[in-house]
Amino acid sequence: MASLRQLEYFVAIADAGSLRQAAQRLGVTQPTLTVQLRALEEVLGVTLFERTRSATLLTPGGRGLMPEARALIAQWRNIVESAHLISEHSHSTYRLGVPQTLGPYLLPSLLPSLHQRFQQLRLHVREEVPDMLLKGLEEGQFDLVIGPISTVPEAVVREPLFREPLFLASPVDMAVPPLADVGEVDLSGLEILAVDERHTLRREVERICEQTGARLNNDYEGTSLDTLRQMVVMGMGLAFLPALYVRSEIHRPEELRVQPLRGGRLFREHAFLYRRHAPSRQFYRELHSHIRDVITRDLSDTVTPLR
Amino acid sequence: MASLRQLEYFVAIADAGSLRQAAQRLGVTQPTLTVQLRALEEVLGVTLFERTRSATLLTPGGRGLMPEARALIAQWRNIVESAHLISEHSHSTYRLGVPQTLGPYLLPSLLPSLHQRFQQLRLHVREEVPDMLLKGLEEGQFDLVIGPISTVPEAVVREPLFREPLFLASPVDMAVPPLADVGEVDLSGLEILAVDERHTLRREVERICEQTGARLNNDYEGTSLDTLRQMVVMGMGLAFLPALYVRSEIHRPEELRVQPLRGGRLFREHAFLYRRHAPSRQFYRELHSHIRDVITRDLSDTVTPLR
DNA sequence: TTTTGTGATAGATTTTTACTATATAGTTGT
DNA sequence: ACAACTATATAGTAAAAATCTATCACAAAA
Repeated sequence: MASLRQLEYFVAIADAGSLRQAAQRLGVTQPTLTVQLRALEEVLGVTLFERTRSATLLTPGGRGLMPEARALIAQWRNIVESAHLISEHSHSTYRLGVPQTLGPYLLPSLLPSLHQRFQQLRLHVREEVPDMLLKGLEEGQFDLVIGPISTVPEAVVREPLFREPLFLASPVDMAVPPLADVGEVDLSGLEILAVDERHTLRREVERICEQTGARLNNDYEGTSLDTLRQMVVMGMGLAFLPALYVRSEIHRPEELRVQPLRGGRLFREHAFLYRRHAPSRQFYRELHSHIRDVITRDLSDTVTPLR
Repeated sequence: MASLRQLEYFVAIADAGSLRQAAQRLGVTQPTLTVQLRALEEVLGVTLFERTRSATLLTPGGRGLMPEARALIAQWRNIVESAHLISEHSHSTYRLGVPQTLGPYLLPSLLPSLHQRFQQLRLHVREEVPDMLLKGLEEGQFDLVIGPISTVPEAVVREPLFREPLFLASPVDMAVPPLADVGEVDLSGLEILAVDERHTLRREVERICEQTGARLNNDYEGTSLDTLRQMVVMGMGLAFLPALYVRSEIHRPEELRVQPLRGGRLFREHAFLYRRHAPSRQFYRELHSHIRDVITRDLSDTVTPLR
């Protein structure tokens, strides 16, 4: 095996045209070059220079390898350089995991501002169900997770982000009691649609159904809030939809009535997660702080920032 | 400065997902990897892995550098591989110097056969005046020289190649005595054209002129045998043209009369030159031997092979 | 709780790299 | 022709780097 240094010696000798001069430029002694050059020739199986007393000439073989040696050194310099850029933590690509019921409605509000603040930051967003989010974070498939995850193991840091209200969605042509001002609500006998049980949202809705006497419908096994909305529009039942979804342009008010429901615990809480010992944890804190600021600034009409 | 080995450790650890496993695959011990990895991280200024007790995960920064590290190692392997190809001397590019009065007429007969014999050999041909050929060879601008060079310093090997007759060229409409069978020829009063004095050919012609009483014309200062031929056709004088030129398709018999001249020393001798201590000298000998064979086989109707 | 598997650390050892001093051989200048 | 100069090569020593052995500390799994 040879070293990068030997390759640097190689090109330096070729450039200088003599071992002595090359040694001087490199700040080493000439015997060093004699020995290291021979070692490199040994590894390559090629005599790189023709040593005459008056000059040191590249052999045809050495001439052929020269450009490749230069390229390798250039590539190495390149690596060091990009490493130094990357050492500024905001200059890397982070893998962010979010649930399907949050990502499409939160991230469009978040990413532009993040990009503004951290120009060189790139987020690789992947959607996943909450359980998998936490597992993926622990196992290293994700660097960061934003989602409705309430308890985490010791090795994971959970920073509260915001509380997102849930709204009761009903068809516009269906008579539903105005619920806004009611403390404890009676929804008994009503059919409720929800996403499948891998989602935290499902569990929240289950709890609400128990409290209010509503009946949870099992006809839909899916993940898409959008599909859920369309099922409501078609009169297949009611649904609880998270505030950021409702706020998003996907929601069409003329098709759907959406009502707040102040009684009970009608919300879900999202947190910002990362591994406690991640080398970038300092940057993650910075990131979290910035995300919280953005949410406070841009979304506090819809959600409640937490800390 | 870091080493290629450290980069190999880097990718091995990433592939294995743990220092221990990587160490096993690499045939070293785990502390070696701990130490070398830290050294690399030091140089790069980037923490490459997040060391948990259960796994060793790439950090976002490490992930970013990974492809470049792989590329560098691949490039290094590539260099070693091409070096081993090049160690077969016939797989390189050699710089061949020839005089303008020989190259265009000899090489077309030589190169195809050379290419046949040494598929991977590449010759970088440059034309130069004879003095510069020898100087260029000594100084390393050429690896090989073929040309009419008779004496060389100790450091250069001169292998005789062939003797090339010179022919007297005259316009078809000019009355010139038939010279073929004459021993000592009288050309007195005739005007002779030749290439400029940097060429060996010029010196040969000067000698012939003295012997035969011809007058050397100084109107043309150039290098091109073709121009010379056209000047003869236009009746500006006679010229001595080398056999390989005459043989080549450039010559047009209907415009020019060409006569052999057996009397006197009417030829030039070409040799094959290389530096005595060139590392490829063994291959040069092989090359010379092959070239001589080709000349004997294909050109002995025109020139006399020497040895 | 014990066992297993992880990386980190310390110190000894081996290997590699570099240096000093000197040899050897062309080249240059007198 | 010969001395002075300059080039690379070599030998031996010193310094630095890489590796190994042995062990620690810690977390996860049994």
